[in-house]
Amino acid sequence: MRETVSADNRPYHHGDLRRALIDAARRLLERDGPSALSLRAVAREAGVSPAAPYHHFKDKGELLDAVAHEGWDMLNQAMGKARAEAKSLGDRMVALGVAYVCFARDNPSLYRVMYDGSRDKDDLPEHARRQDDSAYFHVRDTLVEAGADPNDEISLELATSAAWCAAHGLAEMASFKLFDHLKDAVGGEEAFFRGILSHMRVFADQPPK
Amino acid sequence: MRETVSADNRPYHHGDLRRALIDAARRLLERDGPSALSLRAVAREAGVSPAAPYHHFKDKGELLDAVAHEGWDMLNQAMGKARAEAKSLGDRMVALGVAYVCFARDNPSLYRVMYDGSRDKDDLPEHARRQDDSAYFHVRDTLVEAGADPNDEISLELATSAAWCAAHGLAEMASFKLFDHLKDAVGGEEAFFRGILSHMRVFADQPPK
DNA sequence: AAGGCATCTTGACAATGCTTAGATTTGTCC
DNA sequence: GGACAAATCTAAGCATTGTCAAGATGCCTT
Repeated sequence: MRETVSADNRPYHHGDLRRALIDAARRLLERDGPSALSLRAVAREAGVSPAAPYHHFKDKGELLDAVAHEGWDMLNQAMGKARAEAKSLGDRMVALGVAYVCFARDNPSLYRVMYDGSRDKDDLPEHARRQDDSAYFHVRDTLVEAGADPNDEISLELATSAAWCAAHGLAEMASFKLFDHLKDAVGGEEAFFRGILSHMRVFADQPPK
Repeated sequence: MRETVSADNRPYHHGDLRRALIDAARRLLERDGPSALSLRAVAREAGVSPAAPYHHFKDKGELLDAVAHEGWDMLNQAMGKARAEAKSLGDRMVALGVAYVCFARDNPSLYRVMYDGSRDKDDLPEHARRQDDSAYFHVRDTLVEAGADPNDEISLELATSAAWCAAHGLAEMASFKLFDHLKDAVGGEEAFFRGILSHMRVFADQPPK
């Protein structure tokens, strides 16, 4: 019978094991953290044999890449939302930075997988910076809106990169206890994020240069 | 016979296996990267049985901690040197930042171990921020030298933390190919580091606020 | 000299990533 | 409609890993 699923051409045995494996991996990630994420555990969680994933992913790294891919999509979306909802034009950059750091705080395991250095990635994934609605371009375009010269490509990329570095650094540091008393002193975690980011010229109201 | 450290066979017990294991680990790290650093490989490199390390370290994590400890010492030292050798007082903060990023660039595997999140570390290690000659205090004291109010503890810690976040973020990003053309455009890698750091108010000539 | 103790080895266990061979289902072509 | 090829899954196995329990080995103190 060529019953199958309407538009999808993927429902052979299991239905859609590839999808199920990614979901299982993300479930395990949230529940037990990155160190507990073994390929066999994912297969177990999805209810298939330990070798089944190899028909959908070349190796464990490719599964992780697929999971990371969805993480980048979520980040792009969160950044787009923050940009759209920012009160004032001058607040947009900070709103983007806070959104970035909050995403990392709310999805710590996923964030780790996205930047996992154990897989050989000599660059950020394409969809983090190429597409028009990518996080990178949200930052870049917002800098232009804030007054940066769109023709000075180098300066613009430098500023965008600086913002990205600052946000990433803060995202990785924010979980350390070292900062707990600072968070309290400035009135909460988000205020702390803003306090740190405000030390970066790119996140100030005035455009760089 | 207490001599017998001759060329071929292993000595009586072993002179200082703990030391030898740390050295072997660092050798493997530099040669094959962090993913190749297994406890058994370290034992093999040191010429002992796979279970020998357990008489000197509780588990693999404790070996890694010892390796990271030496990494932090090296970082502290590099920061101290950069601070001492900085041409002008206004250049000190940037010199510290560049020294930090260069350390990460020159010891990428070691740097990863120092920040490795797989081990349960809810904070930076003590010696990275407590001792008077720690990297953290080098940054803090330099900010005061540059004019920051030493009595406003909160602002001072915020600024120090901001500098640390920025440097760490840049250190982790700098290896991505994404930045290669920027490095070329601004005239080399160190110039790129300075270019990124100059977007952070804490690294500017004037003290924050 | 003798026992005590730290150190190191042997052997083992469970878990992991991955491969090969075989089984089962599905789609396609005549 | 039926045979054949391809896709999907399982079973079994290999090499490697972290860790532990027992036993061997050499050093030190008494």
